[in-house]
Amino acid sequence: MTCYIIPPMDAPEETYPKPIVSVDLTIFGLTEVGLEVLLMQRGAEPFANTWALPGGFIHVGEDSDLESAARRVLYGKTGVETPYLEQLRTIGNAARDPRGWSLSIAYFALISADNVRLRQGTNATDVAWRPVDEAAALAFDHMEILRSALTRLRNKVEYSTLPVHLLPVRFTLGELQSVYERILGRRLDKSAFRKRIAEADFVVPVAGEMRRASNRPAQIYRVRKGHKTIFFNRTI
Amino acid sequence: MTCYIIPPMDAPEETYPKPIVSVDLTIFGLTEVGLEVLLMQRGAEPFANTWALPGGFIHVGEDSDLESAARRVLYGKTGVETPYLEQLRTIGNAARDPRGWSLSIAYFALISADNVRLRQGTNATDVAWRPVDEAAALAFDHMEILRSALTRLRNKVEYSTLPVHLLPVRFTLGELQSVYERILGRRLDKSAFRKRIAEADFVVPVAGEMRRASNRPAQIYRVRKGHKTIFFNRTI
DNA sequence: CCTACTTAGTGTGTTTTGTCAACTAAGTTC
DNA sequence: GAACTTAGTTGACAAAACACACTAAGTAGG
Repeated sequence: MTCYIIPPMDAPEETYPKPIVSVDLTIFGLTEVGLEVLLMQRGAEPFANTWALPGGFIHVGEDSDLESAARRVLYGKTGVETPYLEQLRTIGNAARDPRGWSLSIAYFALISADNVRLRQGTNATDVAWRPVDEAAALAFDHMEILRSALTRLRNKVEYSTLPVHLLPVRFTLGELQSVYERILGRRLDKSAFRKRIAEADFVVPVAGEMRRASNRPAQIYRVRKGHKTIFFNRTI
Repeated sequence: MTCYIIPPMDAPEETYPKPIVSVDLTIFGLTEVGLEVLLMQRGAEPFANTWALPGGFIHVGEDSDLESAARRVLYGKTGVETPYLEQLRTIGNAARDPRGWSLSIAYFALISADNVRLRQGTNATDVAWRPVDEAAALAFDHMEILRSALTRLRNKVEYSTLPVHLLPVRFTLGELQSVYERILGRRLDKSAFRKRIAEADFVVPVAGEMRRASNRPAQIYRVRKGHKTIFFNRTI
């Protein structure tokens, strides 16, 4: 067991113990059901057997920075490599963890759900997708974090190209519009939608590739290389 | 000196030392010079005598949560009570502090500069306003934090009522427009500006009170009670 | 007291943008 | 080959943004 001593510095500061620090992730995916979040059943106290957001401690000496700690937690516990990861907020207070003053740096991730193979090579007791609106009674203050993440996601979806990260690498404009509609919970005008997407100029048609169904085939698109999330100046 | 032992939990997790955790503030104010940021000269190593953002450690057992730690740092080091405080981002890596793996939760604050009395009852070596564009060579990675704060501020100013927090409680619409213009660095159309402000409906005229000068007097306004920052759906 | 000047505050015509719905296109199914 | 479905485009009308000019109400200076 490690005994860690805070180095002396400003006279009165060195006498305070350090808070517990963890990194927690809200991982969103879009399945047939709709928008879902990846949850884990905790194996240890506190909150043993309760569902929680995937999370872990920082490995001082191994993790070079916060984001790589988040990526390690994500990969180590779910086998998922995430194409989109963004810092959400940091929550810290004396009450959120029965073990004492605790700090959680919350991240939110978007993944293409069909890249995920749950319960393969993970050390989690149980890992599962849950519809965002059905998650309840999570460990710690993870419900509050989840609500923050949902708010942030819905806000950004209104104004940005963020939702492409929920799709596979190849998709049609109809599928892209459907992603926006399912997250926002309302229908969008096809003509206006396509105008916005064209102006943002972040997707390119894949020459010759079409999605075939029992109707007119649709052009397949992919995200332009080096794409950074673009923000519209109007709602989508 | 305190020796703090991490409580046992998940088997492999307990062996890692905790990172250093601090709270740092970027405090903006608007003076005759323009947009300025409050800096302190550090009294102790590392980076003794170097200018830095005001900051400090969390007082586990005294601070109830992160935001109150931020308010304590702000008040204790500058004597300023801030009307607007917002969490910016959390930076953590092995290189930013020579003492080891360190974490900084950065906040950004807006204050009405005329409420500030610098160097009165503070324990800081030196405290001063510095123009945001002239700050350079700050301690740690505080320049990066300052740049993040500036980006966030300018983005929000484009789309929100945030700048009122930089003004005294009573102000004219001309003064409010001037705040927007000075932060954004461009002129705004008076007619369009007033339409946006009127639609947002967050300021109310103070009956009978006018700002007198060598021209037509201007109506004085104040912020509507209980105002939360309003976001426009177009640029200001 | 009259004119010039300055900033407050409003109005207006043009241009741009959003909205809605219809239309053509190109496949499948029966 | 007719009916159906979704893809993709077009255009008319309404609404909002923009630029700029106008009126209002004070002070300053002769």
